[in-house]
Amino acid sequence: MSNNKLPTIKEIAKRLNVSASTVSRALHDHPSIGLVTTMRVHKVAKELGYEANKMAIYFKERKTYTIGVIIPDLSEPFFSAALTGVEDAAEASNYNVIIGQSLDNFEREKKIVENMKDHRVDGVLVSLTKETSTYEHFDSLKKYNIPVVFFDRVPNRKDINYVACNLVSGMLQAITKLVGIGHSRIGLINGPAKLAATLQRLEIYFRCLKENNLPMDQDIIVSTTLAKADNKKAIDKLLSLDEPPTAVIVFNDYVLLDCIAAVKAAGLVVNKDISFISFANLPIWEYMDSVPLGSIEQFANKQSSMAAEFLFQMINNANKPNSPELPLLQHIIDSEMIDYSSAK
Amino acid sequence: MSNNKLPTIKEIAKRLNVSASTVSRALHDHPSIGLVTTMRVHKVAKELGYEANKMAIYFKERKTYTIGVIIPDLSEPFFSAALTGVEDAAEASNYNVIIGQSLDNFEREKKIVENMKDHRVDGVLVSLTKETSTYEHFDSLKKYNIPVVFFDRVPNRKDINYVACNLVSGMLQAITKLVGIGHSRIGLINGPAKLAATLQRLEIYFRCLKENNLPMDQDIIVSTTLAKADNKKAIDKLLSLDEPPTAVIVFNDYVLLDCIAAVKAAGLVVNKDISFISFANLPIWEYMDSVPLGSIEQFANKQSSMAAEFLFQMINNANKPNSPELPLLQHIIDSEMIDYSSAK
DNA sequence: GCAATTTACGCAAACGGTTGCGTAAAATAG
DNA sequence: CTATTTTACGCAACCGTTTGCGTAAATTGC
Repeated sequence: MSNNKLPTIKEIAKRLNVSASTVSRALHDHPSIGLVTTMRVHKVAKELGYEANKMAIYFKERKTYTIGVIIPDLSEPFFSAALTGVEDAAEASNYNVIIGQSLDNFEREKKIVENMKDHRVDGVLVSLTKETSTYEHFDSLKKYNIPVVFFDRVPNRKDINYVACNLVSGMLQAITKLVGIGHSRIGLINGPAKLAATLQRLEIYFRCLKENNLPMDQDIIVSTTLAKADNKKAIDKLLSLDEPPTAVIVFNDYVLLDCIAAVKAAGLVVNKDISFISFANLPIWEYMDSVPLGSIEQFANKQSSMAAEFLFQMINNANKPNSPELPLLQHIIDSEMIDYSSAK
Repeated sequence: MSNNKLPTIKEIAKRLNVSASTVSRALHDHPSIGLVTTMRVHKVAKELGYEANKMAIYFKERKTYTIGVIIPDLSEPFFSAALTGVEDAAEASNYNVIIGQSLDNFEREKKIVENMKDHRVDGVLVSLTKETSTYEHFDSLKKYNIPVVFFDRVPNRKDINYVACNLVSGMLQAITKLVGIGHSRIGLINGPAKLAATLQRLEIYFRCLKENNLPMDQDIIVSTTLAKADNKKAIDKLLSLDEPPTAVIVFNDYVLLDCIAAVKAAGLVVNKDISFISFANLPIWEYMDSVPLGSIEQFANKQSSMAAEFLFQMINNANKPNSPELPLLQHIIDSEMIDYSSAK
């Protein structure tokens, strides 16, 4: 049980009949302490197995050497990759990482922020809930001098720090590739209207079509709630058109998986009768026999580790008394289409 | 930047010309403080936006309301599911979770334990590194009264708390199923010899063959280093036998993915020319066109949340002065074969 | 009207360490 | 040998909150 108290500085002080401050200084080899005393302190410290209680030090420093990460869902490969990125960066800077899963629930997000504030984390990294549209809960962290950096799912505001991913570059690669191999009728299976990602994909889709001088046709734009049955309905609707698209941009890889199943069920062949481009680049395609021509990678790990690095800069900066304020971090990483066409 | 200090109890005390202790008690509505004073304290507290500094309280309580989770690799769905289980349990108990990825590196594991000790977590959950065979780094946590519960990858020792998974039940279901549909020549693609999981699978394999009165044949037992090329070699070796197995137990789903690719490359058809049973039950099979007959689920989430629940019990128990010691938790969950044969 | 009790609060220690400042003793200078 | 500096250490405050104990004032009892 070793329920006996851990050795403290005071304990050492008592044994040597010196003051706690002397022990503290001796342990740090402070020059103002005599050599003999210093050595005796070290000796006793070793005998007792003394180790400084970091919590006491952190408390006095008003630091915790811990950052919080708020993400929607760990079971999404995207976010677990992001968390790994954070953890790597944190380990390099000797920081700890505490996690909170918002599960795409705004109230949970608020609660997690509250909790992280209570624990006085030194900083917070956030990828927002799909529901989040107000940001007071993050603003309130300013009061505690807790810096916040967002990544991937970021607020639509100018006064914040963030790293996000630009989908245009990947989509442009995708459409250019499709056009290059002869596609001119390119459909879109989009997500539910309430998601920001849905609007975003629609805009980019239009933009990329225009850049390639392709006509727009509302008939080949459908949407899904992301539910399995709905995904199937969406692709089936496209397939049943008089003039179906020969290629389809799909909201994400999960939706695409259902689409591929439906295509097969309809007796068609992926990449022959119809081709796909998707978003997310889940680490599954290399094992599948039916794959999209490409999936658009958004670099979770890169985004989150950049965000983390900057967060550490902010934290360190805040510790130095007269350092100038850091400029806002507003970085956008280019997405990239990962080509699976050769693996067809 | 609101660099002004946060309001403290002392601040309130000063404004009201009372002592800090009075403020503290008033805030807790302690009966020994007069009604007027209590109300005035509350009023000023509200005006100042006072919130107790939990870190100070935690420090005094010698608690952090934080537990540590040490797992090999977050990018493995198994472990991210496990972490989710922990986080859910922790949230319910109002605990925080700090993570550490050992990356299957023993030295990192030691460092993480050290770090968690420094941060005085209230408890630790561990799934061991593949390399870990000594446990002093965990024993050392006893000195700090930090309880440890292992899950899934647990030490081979009697004096520890753990939740693990029994592979026998799943394997038995698997072999029984195979035999039931007419297989009698069932091979094994095992992992590298140095892994405990490898020996374990071999034993279970023998045991289940015996229970089904099947002969053992060394020729249909091969192994892989888990590298992609090696996985292919392993299955190719089995396929090239004069009398290849009609079904194969595969080390895990990752290996199986490569095997399936190799089978296809050889012009054979999964579940016709050869059938598979695998371990892990990755959430991928429902989207694949070639699937194993079943994959053995080890319930990461269930294991980890049970371990977490018990850890919280230990923590709470330690807080109560004269409560009897908790008996060791040594729980084994039955694995289950998840049947994909209907989805063939 | 005086003793006993109750009310309402303050003091100080505690958690475990750090640090500015003060000072006695020792060393050096002249 | 005295004046000055240096050496080596202790005191006490501090971080923010809690809590056991002590006590003056107010209330009650008789």
